[in-house]
Amino acid sequence: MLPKKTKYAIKALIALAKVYYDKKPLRISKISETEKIPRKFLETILLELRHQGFVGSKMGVTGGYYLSKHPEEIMLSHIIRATGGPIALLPCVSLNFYETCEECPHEELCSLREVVLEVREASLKILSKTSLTDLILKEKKLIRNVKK
Amino acid sequence: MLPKKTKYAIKALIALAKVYYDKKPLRISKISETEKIPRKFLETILLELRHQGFVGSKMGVTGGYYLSKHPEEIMLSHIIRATGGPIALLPCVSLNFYETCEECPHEELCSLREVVLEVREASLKILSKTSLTDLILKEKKLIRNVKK
DNA sequence: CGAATTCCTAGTAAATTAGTAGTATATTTG
DNA sequence: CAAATATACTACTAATTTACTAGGAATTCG
Repeated sequence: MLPKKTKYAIKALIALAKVYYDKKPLRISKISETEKIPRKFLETILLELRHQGFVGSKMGVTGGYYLSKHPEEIMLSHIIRATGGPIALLPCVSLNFYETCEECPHEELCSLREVVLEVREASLKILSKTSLTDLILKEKKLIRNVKK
Repeated sequence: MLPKKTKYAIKALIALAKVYYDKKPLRISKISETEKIPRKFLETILLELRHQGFVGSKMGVTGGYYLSKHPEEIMLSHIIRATGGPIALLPCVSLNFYETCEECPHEELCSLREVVLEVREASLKILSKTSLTDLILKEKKLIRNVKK
């Protein structure tokens, strides 16, 4: 399961992506309200996302956050990894959170590892091709289909 | 990530599957040693697997555990679910651990949910077609390839 | 009987996750 | 320049989950 932090990060970034062309920052409190994310928690999440280069910020009374990359460039896999959510089911097949499997005498001979590797590839294939832009377009499509 | 409990359960069941045709039970201590699983922890895991119908047991000095289904019938997805590891990345797309996503006004209109659903389908496709027998055959194949 | 095994409940300890507190610093506006 | 309103940052805390253990009861076989 993805941590809430990751889910919040994704939702916040989608909110920022929606106003990408406005060229003015969005306040934390605004995002917190519309996305129903605990205010203070969101603060730390956005700070971290800034340190990781996803967003920029402006201080002061007209301040807020904005995407520092084009929404097409920000992929779900990037956000998940940046906020601590490993994609793999086991550490022994994780690209970014790898750990040796102590109880395995020979990792390369572990059949479970092979299957879990397959699962990671399949998940990554989807997550690394889905951008913030894709998510916004998808949402529009979903809403259109309901109205019909 | 899958909990260690799940990984231990899978490894233990593979060990039992390997002696399926021996028609005599395998002791906890034996499994614990060969698979390097903490003895007492394994005890509770096997007990749970028995309650869930995966294995049977025999008490007493000649006792131990044995598979109560054919190893071809036991799929990775079954084991993962039985030992508490949800397959989905978010509760709102989990079949077995579903929870409403409170901050979503309309779950069906959530684009993130749609993508995460896709990921679940892709993962499940692999996990629900891989049996204990498959894992054992896979391992044999891996070992053969190394020897060549 | 006694040694070796599983059965079972109830814990505990460690790690992780989720969220908060509080002060410092920057920016705009009157 | 001061007040108001943002973010910046560090360091906590509280809740939950995970990983594992203790210890005695019940069972089986020689």
